[in-house]
Amino acid sequence: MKFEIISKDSTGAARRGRLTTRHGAIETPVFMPVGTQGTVKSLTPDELEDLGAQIILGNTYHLYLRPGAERIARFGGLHSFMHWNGSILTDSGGFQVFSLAKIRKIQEEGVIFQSHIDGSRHMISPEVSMQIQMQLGSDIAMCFDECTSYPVTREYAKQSMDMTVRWARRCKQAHALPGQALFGIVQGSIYPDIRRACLEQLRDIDFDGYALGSLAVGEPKEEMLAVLEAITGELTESAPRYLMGVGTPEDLVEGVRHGVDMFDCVLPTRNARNGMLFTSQGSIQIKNSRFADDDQPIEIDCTCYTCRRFSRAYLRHLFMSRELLVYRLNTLHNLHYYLRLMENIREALQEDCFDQWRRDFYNGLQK
RNA sequence: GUGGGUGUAGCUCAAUAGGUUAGAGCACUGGGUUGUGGCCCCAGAGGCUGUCGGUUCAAGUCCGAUCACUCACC
Repeated sequence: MKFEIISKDSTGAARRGRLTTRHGAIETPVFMPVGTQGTVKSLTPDELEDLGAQIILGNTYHLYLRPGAERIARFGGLHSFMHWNGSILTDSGGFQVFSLAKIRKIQEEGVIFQSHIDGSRHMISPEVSMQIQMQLGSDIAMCFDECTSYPVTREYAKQSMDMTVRWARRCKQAHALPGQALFGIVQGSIYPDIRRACLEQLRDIDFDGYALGSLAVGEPKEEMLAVLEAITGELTESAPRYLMGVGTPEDLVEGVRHGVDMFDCVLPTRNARNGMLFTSQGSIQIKNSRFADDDQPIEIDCTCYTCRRFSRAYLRHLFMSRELLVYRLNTLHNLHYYLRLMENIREALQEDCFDQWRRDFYNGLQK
């Protein structure tokens, strides 16, 4: 994996870069649509490609439980199994073990948990997570970490971060797939000094990229920004920076402003299925009755497949009727919005007018 | 025609022995959703308790009539 910085914003920390994996170049800052179970829900790989998706995220936890990593390996890995030729980043399973699994026991060795599907017992350790991610054959693997919830005490955050670092060391040790990058994950909740200490140790281990975990887990927005403020300056300049699980369009803009290169979030896809659609003027709920007779597209000037064809009234009808098509049409629009947003950001960075672009972005939202 | 049963929110049903402001689920309206269970969570609106009369301090509840639906039997 190679990462190069193409240009830097003269007014702040934002940067325009290019990440090259075995599956091609990724222009950054980039948003990675979430494709948990070997599919970005409701879309075909061709549609994803047409939307301009460069890299998607897959999940170790889900794919390990079903259909199983060995099976996917037999099919030549996740790319081949799901027929996606772009890049793939796999989450380590750390987050899901904490957010989805029913009973769990965290110990030095790893995490024992019960499957959310059938209740069966499993253990994921740093070594197991690496093994699965290597079998999936993703382009970027993530270290197995503990994602702390919010709030946690300083003591817990410190102790958890220490373990995450020990796990990171074991991940690095167990990782043995040529061409697959491995990212470390900075933990430490909202405590800047713990975050910094974590980053320092991760840097000693030496990873291909560094991620910020356990943000947007319920903390006030100012807390998240404070952590970004405190930590992004310390991140290795020459390595990609990944803000995990974030976020809203505003979060992406602020992340970029603080020098983040990569994002992933379920919002555009999950909210699409729940009827929330993003526009440059803010989000709308397509189920609102005021759209029942609205012949306009979701967003007037939007060039997505959905907006070029369908009215809000039709989309509302499909949504209220729970018709399958609406999941796809809404997802197409939301991802189009997110991916265009990042494209616009990259363009602004390239022309070194990000600061102005950002002001225009916020002005648009207030309309 | 005779006998029985049931009528409560848009729908399906609750409401101790007659006793505060008649409740719930679904549907509807609005809000939420941040390393994904097509979920889920929060809030709101919505009632001449079929109709008329009676008993009672007090009736969705008891009595009578009437209408509607429904079951059984001629």
